[in-house]
Amino acid sequence: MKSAVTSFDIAYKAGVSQSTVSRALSDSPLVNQKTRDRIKQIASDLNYKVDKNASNLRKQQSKTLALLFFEDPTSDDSSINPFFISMLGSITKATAAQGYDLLVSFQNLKDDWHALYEDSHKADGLILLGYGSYTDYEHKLSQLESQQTHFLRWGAPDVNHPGVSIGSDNVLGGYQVTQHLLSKGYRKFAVVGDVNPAAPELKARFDGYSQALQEKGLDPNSMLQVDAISTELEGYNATCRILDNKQPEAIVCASDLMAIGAIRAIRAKGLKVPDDIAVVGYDNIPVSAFSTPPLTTVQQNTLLAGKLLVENLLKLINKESVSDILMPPELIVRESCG
Amino acid sequence: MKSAVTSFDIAYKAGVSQSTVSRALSDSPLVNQKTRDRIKQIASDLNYKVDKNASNLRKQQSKTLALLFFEDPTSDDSSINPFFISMLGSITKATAAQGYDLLVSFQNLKDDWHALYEDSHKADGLILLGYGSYTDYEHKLSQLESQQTHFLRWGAPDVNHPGVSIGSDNVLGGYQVTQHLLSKGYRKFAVVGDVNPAAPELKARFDGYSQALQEKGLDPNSMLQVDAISTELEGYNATCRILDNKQPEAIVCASDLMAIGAIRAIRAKGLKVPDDIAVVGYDNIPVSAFSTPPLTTVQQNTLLAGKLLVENLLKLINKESVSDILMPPELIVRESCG
DNA sequence: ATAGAGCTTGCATACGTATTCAACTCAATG
DNA sequence: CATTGAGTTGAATACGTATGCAAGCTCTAT
Repeated sequence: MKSAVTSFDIAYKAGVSQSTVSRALSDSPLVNQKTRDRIKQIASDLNYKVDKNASNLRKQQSKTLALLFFEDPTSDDSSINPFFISMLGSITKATAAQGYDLLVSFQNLKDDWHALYEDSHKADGLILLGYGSYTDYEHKLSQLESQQTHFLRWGAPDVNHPGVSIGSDNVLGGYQVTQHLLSKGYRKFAVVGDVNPAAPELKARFDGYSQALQEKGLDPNSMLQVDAISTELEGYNATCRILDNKQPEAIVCASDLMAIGAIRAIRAKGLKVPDDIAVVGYDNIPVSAFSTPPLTTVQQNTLLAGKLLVENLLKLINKESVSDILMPPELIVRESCG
Repeated sequence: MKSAVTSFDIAYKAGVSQSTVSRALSDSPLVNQKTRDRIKQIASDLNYKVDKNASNLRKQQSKTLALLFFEDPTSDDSSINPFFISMLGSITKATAAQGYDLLVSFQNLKDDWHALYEDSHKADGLILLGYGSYTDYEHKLSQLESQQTHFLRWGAPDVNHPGVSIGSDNVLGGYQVTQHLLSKGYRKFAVVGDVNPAAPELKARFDGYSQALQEKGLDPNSMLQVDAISTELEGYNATCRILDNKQPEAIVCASDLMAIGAIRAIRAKGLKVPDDIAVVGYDNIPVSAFSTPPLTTVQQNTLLAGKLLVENLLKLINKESVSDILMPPELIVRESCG
């Protein structure tokens, strides 16, 4: 049979009580050093592992965090936004570094994911990583809060949403990348990216862009803007529509995926990047360094983000107070804008 | 307090015993339909959720699978192989479809990940998704097996490795893509990809390639071959070395990432794809459709793979017998080879 | 009327651990 | 020699659920 070895078996073999075994294995100073060592040796010999279910039941905690992804409705299984992948990597590692396990789950909004994990004691806390706005599931967030579930969401701080958020300063990022283009002398812009509130990250980047233009005395409204969601295809299509209209000096894309589509569209028109048109992206996804030409973009520090999400969630679990965090992004200059 | 509501509370409120509540909530036909409905209503009103720890402890199972990724030693947090991401997506969904939860963990070989999850009853079974060869951790696989841990590994069937594997037929894939090139009239090839046993997938693709050449009466050994691990950068560097040597008609890359690097290297030399040199990749990662030119490649059906992994692991858990599966890949023809 | 069958419920217990409380040993102190 | 106290250990119990077993009930067939 599987792992039928319990702390009682160890106890029997060591000639002590189960209590002592439990204490010894958790390195309690209550038990004599020699006894402790002996018990540990036996446990190791018998390949004993603490039963997490029993342990968690007794301790009323699970030492597990749950990561809930909310799907972009348009994405299929094989196209997860690289940014989220990167977050997954850093969250996994940060979680492990804290001695916690990570439960990963892709949710769609309809499910009653709220309350699913923590109420059932499978997880001590939740990290919500969503595309777009939390507006659609605001009700469920409220419910989470009223249930006193420990959760943190990735995204921009928003007083209208319940709970604490950690996010990247998309306004600043949009501002930085636009200012970089302005400093290079570009003046006639087009923007690819959704500006409606359902995609607050993209909207924020657009706001930063607008802000940079206005500071320079340019009117953002006189520039072209085409809605697109964050995929290569939409970036391609949106750029085609722009080029059908008129030829800007630079195209500001609200994500790298769109930027890669945009470059392809520009090339399809027989134009060159950056000689004819400059392009910038956002996210610094891995391939952005290897596109032709390599993409100037904005990097969100996912490593830090994952660390902060996990650490602050643990604080929340430990009843410490936590407040919103807005992380500054970093401009990555490559060759796509001259 | 959090979720202090237990089945006893429900029982009290419903005027029945805890046993009846437990049965009612699991829809046991043993309890009267009306009683069942009433209990469910009360449970829902009180926002009751079964305590998984207690339930799992009693049932001696966890309804959870663990997915263990083994890191490519060269990868940092932000560059996880897109193929594995795709697998993660499909495994997550297949797991959820079966009513299981998924524990995800990135492991490095040194840790004693073996036995970690199932022995502690945190998971009912393990899925191992590794880069490269399992040779390095063969000892740990044996240990898993001797502990009667339920596990499945992604990769080619290998009689030397303990346990059951599910994998994609890389030999066939390499054969298919090479034959496609041959049918297009290409004869002078170069290969980018590791052929040593530490990277069995890449080696298998190379074997398929060799096989196709031999059938056509060509000698694979007379062709150029450069070792590289599966990154854009290595693909770039390897291709540069090839081009320094001589100019082949087609470059067969053992992964899309390397192919994208290769295209960039070719372009850097002032040559064109596919006019001067054809390029093929392997994996059909999302950006491969959007490279310039779009990449001819081989697709592994990750959706099916995830489904098979999960379903067969559950079979294993249910003591049904399971045997190795080798899935046929699919050639995706795009423009990178004319 | 009564035995039996079928349906419904409750009692009691086990799952394996962590922890409180009491107890015991032994040396030091008065 | 009695007393204290530190250092160790064990007995007992609780965590919340699921389930074997026994028992109650209702209804039918004899």
